[in-house]
Amino acid sequence: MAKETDVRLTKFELEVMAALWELGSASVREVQERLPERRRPAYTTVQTIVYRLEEKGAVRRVKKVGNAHVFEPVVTRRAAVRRLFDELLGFFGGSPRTLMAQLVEGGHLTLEDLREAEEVLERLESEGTASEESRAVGGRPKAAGRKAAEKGRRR
Amino acid sequence: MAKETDVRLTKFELEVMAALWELGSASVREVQERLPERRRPAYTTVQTIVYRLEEKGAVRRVKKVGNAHVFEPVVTRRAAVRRLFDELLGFFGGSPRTLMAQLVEGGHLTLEDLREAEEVLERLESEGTASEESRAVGGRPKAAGRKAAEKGRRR
DNA sequence: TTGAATCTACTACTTCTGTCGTAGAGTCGT
DNA sequence: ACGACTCTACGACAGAAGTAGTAGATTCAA
Repeated sequence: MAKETDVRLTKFELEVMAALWELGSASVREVQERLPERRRPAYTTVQTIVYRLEEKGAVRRVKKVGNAHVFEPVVTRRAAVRRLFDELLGFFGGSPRTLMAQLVEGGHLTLEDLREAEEVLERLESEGTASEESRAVGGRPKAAGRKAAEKGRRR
Repeated sequence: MAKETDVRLTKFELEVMAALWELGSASVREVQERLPERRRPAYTTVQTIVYRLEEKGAVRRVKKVGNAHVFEPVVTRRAAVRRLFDELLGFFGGSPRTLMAQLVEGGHLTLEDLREAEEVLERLESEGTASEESRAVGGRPKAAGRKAAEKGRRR
């Protein structure tokens, strides 16, 4: 069975997922209402996206409230970010450094951002914090092992 | 006129751009040959993408060699990264930190990556290098508007 | 000069995405 | 029990993206 991390999300799907991540679980309507009212699609549009996400295995129905289904994310936010990041990395010879350099030079990151990230990292390494994501995404033990992981997998 | 950074590139278009960025300028065939042979599209497929990129203003024809057009990127790699990154950021309340934290926890970044990024940043800040990526690509020494950037140190 | 090789310029799908409408089932207050 | 609502389940469709074939123009080596 396909790993959840293989799921490819489009921009809009990501937005819907973002709503789900924030809410934990929600009905179609709740998701719709959490979308920026600026460009808020029709109820059925959101519904369609949620359905498609379900087909992709990114979300699943957990229960029913009234006559409405309640969905919850299967793919974690972190897994999604990882994927996006890996794709981004693809354009930089797979080197996080090159990318980081670009980000830094582009003024996206401040020294403080980096320092904070470092702290997180150190905390993680020393505590060996068990990622709460493991259950949802087939737990990868630890950081370290960063290898290409290039698989055919066409959509 | 639309800024180059407004151009939205798809995954494949980005791959083609990547080839262009590496090569500086190239013909359709050269681009095609630079693509990973695993999944290398037909010549005309690449051609189509290049044409579309031209329409989007991401590349332009610079000359002809033989009977082939030679294209060069108009949108810089950095501008493209910035755009992608900004979009990524969109799902994290616009906070680079949250994203960084996710990346770090996801095992994408090592302490060394961060340290290196920090160095780059420090070097930038001390030198006051306002590396504006405006100069797209061309050979023309277009009068650089060198407005001393006051980046960094938000907060 | 000529034929092979290579390009360009179009054209033509097929999928994927974003968007939404409608019919009918389910729910709830009164 | 009934009407007003709310959802679901489908279906549809336009536009973007991905992929590639073809006809005719160019170029080049012999």
